[in-house]
Amino acid sequence: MAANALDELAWRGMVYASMDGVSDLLANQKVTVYNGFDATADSLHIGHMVPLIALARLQRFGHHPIAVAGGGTTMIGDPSGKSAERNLMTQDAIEYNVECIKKQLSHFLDFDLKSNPARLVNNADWLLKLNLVEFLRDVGKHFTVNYMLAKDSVRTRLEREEGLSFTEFTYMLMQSYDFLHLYDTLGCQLQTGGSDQWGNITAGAELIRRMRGGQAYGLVYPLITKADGTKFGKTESGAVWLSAERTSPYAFYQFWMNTDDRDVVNYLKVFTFLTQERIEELASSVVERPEAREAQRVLAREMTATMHGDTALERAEAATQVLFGGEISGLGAAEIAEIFADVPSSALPKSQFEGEGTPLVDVLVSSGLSKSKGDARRSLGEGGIYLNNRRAADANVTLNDVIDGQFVVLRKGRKNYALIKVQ
RNA sequence: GGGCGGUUACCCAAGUGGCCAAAGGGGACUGACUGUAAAUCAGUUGGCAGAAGCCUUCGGAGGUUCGAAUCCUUCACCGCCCA
Repeated sequence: MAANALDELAWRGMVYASMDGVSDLLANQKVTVYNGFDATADSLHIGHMVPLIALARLQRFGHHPIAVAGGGTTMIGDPSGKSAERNLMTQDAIEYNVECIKKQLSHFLDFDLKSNPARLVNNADWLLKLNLVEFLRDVGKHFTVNYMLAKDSVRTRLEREEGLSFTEFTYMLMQSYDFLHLYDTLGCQLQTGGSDQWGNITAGAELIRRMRGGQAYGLVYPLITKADGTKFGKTESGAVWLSAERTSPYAFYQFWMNTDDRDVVNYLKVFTFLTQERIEELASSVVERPEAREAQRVLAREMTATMHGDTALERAEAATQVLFGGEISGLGAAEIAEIFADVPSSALPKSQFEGEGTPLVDVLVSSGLSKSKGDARRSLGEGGIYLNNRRAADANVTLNDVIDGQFVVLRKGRKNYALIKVQ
């Protein structure tokens, strides 16, 4: 670990911009620092992990982290980085989301630490009480419209046809007020966020200076980029979530496992707590033995264990072994059920497999792997269909193919699986 | 309100009476190669049957014709120009 927190974040490539004085601040005192998390969904996704892990790093350096759940600001919608007006959410939905997010934060932040425990606050607690006239007089007074219009987040939206609503325009004031409130009540001096938050953060620091004559600071993280130019955190099936209900531990593990060689070292720096020496070791393994995928495996292990625990990690790894070419024949029904838990499944009555059995083509269609019988025949002709992980020809599926009288495992191509439950 | 142009498969886009289940590109899928990578090469990409063949599809509805994505009528939507 580097001598001070900013150096640590810097070598990990996590400092996109910081206000003058942040370095001294973090080096010389234990700072109270906050980062906001919006509450638009009942789970955080991988995109939220950069600020979250950065907050956890700061905690390890003895600083006091605060996670602010945006129960209040989510009702408004941040225009930063958004191309269109956000749908407004009901208060109940947001409250439920805040509850769920709280649990996820605790995987990274230590809320029970004696010296500098993490805290979670909900900005709905103070924002919803605000009185409009007071707010305009006390906070609005300190901002000129000119200043607000000059911010990137506002300007880019103004250049678009749709414009932005007054509600969204005021988002910056709400976030500034959050910072002021935390400065007043918890002595918070530093706010962090993604690089798109720079405008909102500096506005808050400005408000603190004007209203309290105090010094507050901002630090923003870079956007995570991918070497192939696509957006980080998305797969074909959508965003990668932290909750096991939305993204299974196996899928989560696989997401990290599939990291591009060109990105993996960067991710190790940003997302894991591994030491510089260890990361350099892994970096050279990427160069020397890329086929071993050691860096990807370590990354996937670290992330999955932190988020979902050791048991979930073991299961994900066991499933990985089988799902990537492993032999199925030795496995029993219980193991199959567990390994293929994430795989789309469908049920067929046992009678279908008795005697003559059912043509494989029909089973493929009912499993959803093929969209029509013609499609299924085509795939079979291409040699792309595997029955219980062995390349199959067009034939009937009989009881001999049913594992333990319960399951048939179908695969199309390298990794499209379907599980048939025989009942 | 007037004039013109457009609407084709997942997307873009050719096709102006039969040789059209419909060119080409993208995407996607499969195979070979491989490292669960990238690149490359090959194949597939409406349904039923899989030998021939049959059925459904070119914005919707109706019509002309032996025969329509293609011609006519009408409706809907989109774009551009004029009021």
